[in-house]
Amino acid sequence: MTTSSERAYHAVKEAILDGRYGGGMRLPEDMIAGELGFSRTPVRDALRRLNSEGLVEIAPNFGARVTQWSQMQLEEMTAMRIMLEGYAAQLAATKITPAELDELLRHNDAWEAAVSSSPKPDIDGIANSNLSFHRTIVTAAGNKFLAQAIEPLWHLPLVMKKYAMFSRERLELSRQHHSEIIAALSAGEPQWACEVMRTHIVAARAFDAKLAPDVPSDGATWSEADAAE
Amino acid sequence: MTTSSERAYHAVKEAILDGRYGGGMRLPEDMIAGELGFSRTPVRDALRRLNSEGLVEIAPNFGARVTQWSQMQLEEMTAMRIMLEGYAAQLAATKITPAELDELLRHNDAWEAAVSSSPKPDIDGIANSNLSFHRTIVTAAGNKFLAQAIEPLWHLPLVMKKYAMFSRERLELSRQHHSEIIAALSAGEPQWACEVMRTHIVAARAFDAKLAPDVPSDGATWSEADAAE
DNA sequence: CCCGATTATATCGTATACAATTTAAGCAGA
DNA sequence: TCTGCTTAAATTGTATACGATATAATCGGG
Repeated sequence: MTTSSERAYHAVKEAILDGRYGGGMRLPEDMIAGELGFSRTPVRDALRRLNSEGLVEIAPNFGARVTQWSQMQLEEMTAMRIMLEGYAAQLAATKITPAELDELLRHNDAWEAAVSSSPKPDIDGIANSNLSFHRTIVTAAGNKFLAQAIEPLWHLPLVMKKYAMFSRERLELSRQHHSEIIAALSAGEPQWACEVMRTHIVAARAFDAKLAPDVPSDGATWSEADAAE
Repeated sequence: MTTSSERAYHAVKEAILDGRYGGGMRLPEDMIAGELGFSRTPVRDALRRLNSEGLVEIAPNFGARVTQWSQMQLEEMTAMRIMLEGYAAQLAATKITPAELDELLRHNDAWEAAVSSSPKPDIDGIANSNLSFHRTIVTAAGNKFLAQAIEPLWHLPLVMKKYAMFSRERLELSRQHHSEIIAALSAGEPQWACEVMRTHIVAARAFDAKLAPDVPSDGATWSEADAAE
């Protein structure tokens, strides 16, 4: 049996990623505990864990809020992903195992299935299989600290996925990138893998930049968040 | 007044960094609570926070242990530092403020003072001013996520400082690197700053590799840790 | 003498109660 | 009406108690 702390952690995390707990929203321990049927203790654990991952911010004697990122911070996160995932692909190219390559192909198949899901693309499916794809590569890179540094940066795309507009061109481009990444890794070419991965993320940024509408441009202050409640 | 959780966190962290709590040592909540005069609750908070920073590892229903890194992981950490701090220096070159440059000079002065402390170099002083030096640069880079990714990687040199042999050549080389880093940042030259910083860390690794003696080469398992108690 | 089952111990996981703190509201005075 | 102080509410911080779990020790059977 999994502990209550663990379940509380996943429940709150999912709620944030789903957007049910929106950016800036206060998360009183009592309230969460009531919703989940736990006491405050495991909820406390969960919130502090989420805090260390950056999903919530905690002020002493005040409590937790869902983190709200400014446009500038979104760009900082993307810059980090470019560097870190590029490096991960580079390492993975010489280290990836056949089993991991298989896994990569499976995630890619799932991704394509979600893309061509009818009548409309399956957004959740796309986001999840895409995350698994990237995570497999980072795992294959075999650097624990690299993985720990990247993981929190993936929260962003998940939080944003509901806003994401997946145009036909964008999906087609991603498809090509995924194929090329697999090719580079299969060929054991570090530099190729690195550059394709960087291209992949940079291109996604370009699409997001074009469509990003009402993300708070900078002054995402606490008081603004209050007003939204 | 700071909270008990906060104080417990700092107390345990300091004990680990000082080596009083050695790698692999178990840290029962009761014991720490007793030593510090708190109850288990704030100690729990502290241990989980340290866990998220990687300084301790927690197994469910078993408790916390001081993390013990294998030789391979030490190399992984250094590889990460090279990439991240190089990038930080690159960013800082175009963003650093005069105030931050002043701060950098002060830390460098403190470092030189610690080096030429008589009769012997002040190891703690060297480690601390060196850390401040690096941290100032990362702060100047102005990327919050970059800072969060690097911070845990600095635990390693602090834990290891007691083993470090600071030869005359090594200190002299570090001195030159620090000066050149400051010069590159002052000149606003991103690429220069990046490369010197990378050189600085790579060179340190070379010295460590030469002298690293009895670090557990790989299989730093829990059972081995037990045997050492 | 060795091995498996059982008990014992240590430690954590969770709930609850109360103290401390912050935030918000209400109220008196200018 | 506005400002400043006092009071009230909400929320967290901490201690403690008890139940759950894993590890270690013990004991009986082979």
